Amino acid sequence: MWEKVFAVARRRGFIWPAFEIYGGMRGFYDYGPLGAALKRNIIDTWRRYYVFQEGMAEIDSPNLSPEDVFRASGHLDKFEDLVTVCERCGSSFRADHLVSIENADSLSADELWQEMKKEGVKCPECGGPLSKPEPFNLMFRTKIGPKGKRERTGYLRPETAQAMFMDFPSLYRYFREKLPFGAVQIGKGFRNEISPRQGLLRLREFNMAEAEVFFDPENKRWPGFERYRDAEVLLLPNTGGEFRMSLGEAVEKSIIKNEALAYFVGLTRSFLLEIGIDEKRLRFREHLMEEMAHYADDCWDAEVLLSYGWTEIVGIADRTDYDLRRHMQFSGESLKARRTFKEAVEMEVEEIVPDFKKLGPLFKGDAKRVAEELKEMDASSVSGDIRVDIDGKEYIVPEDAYTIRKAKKKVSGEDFVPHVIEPSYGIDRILYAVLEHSYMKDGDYRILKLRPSVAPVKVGVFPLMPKDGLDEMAMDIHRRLSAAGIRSVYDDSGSIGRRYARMDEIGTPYCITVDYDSLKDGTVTLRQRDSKEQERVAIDGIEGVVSTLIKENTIN
RNA sequence: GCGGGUGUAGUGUAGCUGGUUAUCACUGGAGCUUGCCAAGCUUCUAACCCGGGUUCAAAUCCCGGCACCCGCACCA
Repeated sequence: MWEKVFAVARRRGFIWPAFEIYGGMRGFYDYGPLGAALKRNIIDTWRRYYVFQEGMAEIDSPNLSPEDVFRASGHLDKFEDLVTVCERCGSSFRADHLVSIENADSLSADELWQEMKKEGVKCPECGGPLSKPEPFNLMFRTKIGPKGKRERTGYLRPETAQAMFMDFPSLYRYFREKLPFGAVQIGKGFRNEISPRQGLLRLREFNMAEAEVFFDPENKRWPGFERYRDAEVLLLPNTGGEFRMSLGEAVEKSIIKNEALAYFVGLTRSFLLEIGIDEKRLRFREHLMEEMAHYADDCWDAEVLLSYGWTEIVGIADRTDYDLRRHMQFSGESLKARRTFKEAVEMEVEEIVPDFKKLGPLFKGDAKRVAEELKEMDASSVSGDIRVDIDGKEYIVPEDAYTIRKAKKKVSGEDFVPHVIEPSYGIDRILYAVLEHSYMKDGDYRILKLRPSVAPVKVGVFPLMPKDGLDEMAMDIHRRLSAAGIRSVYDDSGSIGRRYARMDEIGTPYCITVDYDSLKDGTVTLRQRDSKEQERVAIDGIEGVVSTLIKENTIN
């Protein structure tokens, strides 16, 4: 099936292997003219949901990021492992998991290799010999700036999400300090996959659309949940079982943990149906605990049934406050929001008051940061000498270097780190799924039943015969449609049937044919791809007729 | 990365026990024709994945690389 869909997609200009004249490169594809148009239409539809309907803010940030970002995000640790491969059975393992000493993950490749040899580590699968561990990083590394002092290590981003986290303070101000709000980004991600496969499903450079929705963790109810409360979806929770039920019911029965997650399941379903995913081949599956990403607390994937089997195309993850906290920790900046109490409350507060006369001589230049850490701590939980950790360094603050002060204070609110729900869409996979779900074959006749809103070409215009003025008339209609912003194609080659077939194969929903009656009465036939039915419509105002048809077939 | 399979015009293929100008069909272009669903006729364009070896001679045999497919491993 993949080969058949790919053959059509390639022949007609949807997808081409990239760098083909140099032999190609695994994991890289070009979108041809129709593919690029289809991709743009899918993205425009996505934008209609997230930016227009939900009012989220779209940003656009660099693909290349300095190393610090991924140290904070966890991708460096998570993505860079020392891997050893069994030379007999081909199994690969994280080398630091095979040796018996503690903190083996901090060893260098050479040290680890020495340790492996010392312990005589063999392949846990088959007992075969293992190779020297080599670092494997799923991120593309490069250098930013000229060689020398100013040179910095950079990486191509493996996801677009980090920008929304780093821009949180500006976004928070942009939304005039009110939660919840969302920020989105549509762009490229890069992962140096060991073994990219299956065409568009595992790329090394891929398109993604991600939304980061920031909200107050004390309130996971979702305003506007009504919109999708009654939507029926097939759910596979990680506690087992398969349920077809409404999202309202799923939340009531705690199959989906909160309204916010359920809302984006509903929105995702609606978006996918609109671009032409087959509802019967769509389900939502909750991640098992062990497959959860390092940042995620809960995750529901939209999966579609392809010829490869069930395939993830969207992930809706509860990233909690993981990312914002990490960036706070690594950057030292505050990424908090403020929750205002309904009424200001008078509170008895306990504060740690550092004594700089003592701290100064003890910690010298670090004293200020130690003091700041102390102020952050909960005064009621400390006593005696206090241990403070800053960036892995340990400071012991003696009992006499601080006092605890009790005071009454009017408190009108408090700062907190927002939680994040992240709907993340793999555009390339979605595009392929749309192609496969739209692909119909009747004998040798192939039709791509693309929905009008995403079809690269909306209408084909033909003269029944390329003569007697029919061709000029058809060309004129084509020009008028194009001028009205409707993507139209003129074709007068071959028989009329062949031209319909060409349009069917690239998913064009409508065809207009100028015939001899058109010369007399100013009407043309309008043919619908899926029903093959024709009706006569007036040439005058044809732009409106076509654009109305496209709109009527759009859900949102 | 490991194991297995495959690689011939845009697509699908024949040739592959080495030997003329590499077969056929579809698609595509041009022309004729054609009064609504890949009609017909004429004609044209267009390929041996790349590199090396064996040989008088390689699409064909051998080696290496690359790409694709399947399985394993990997997969925020």
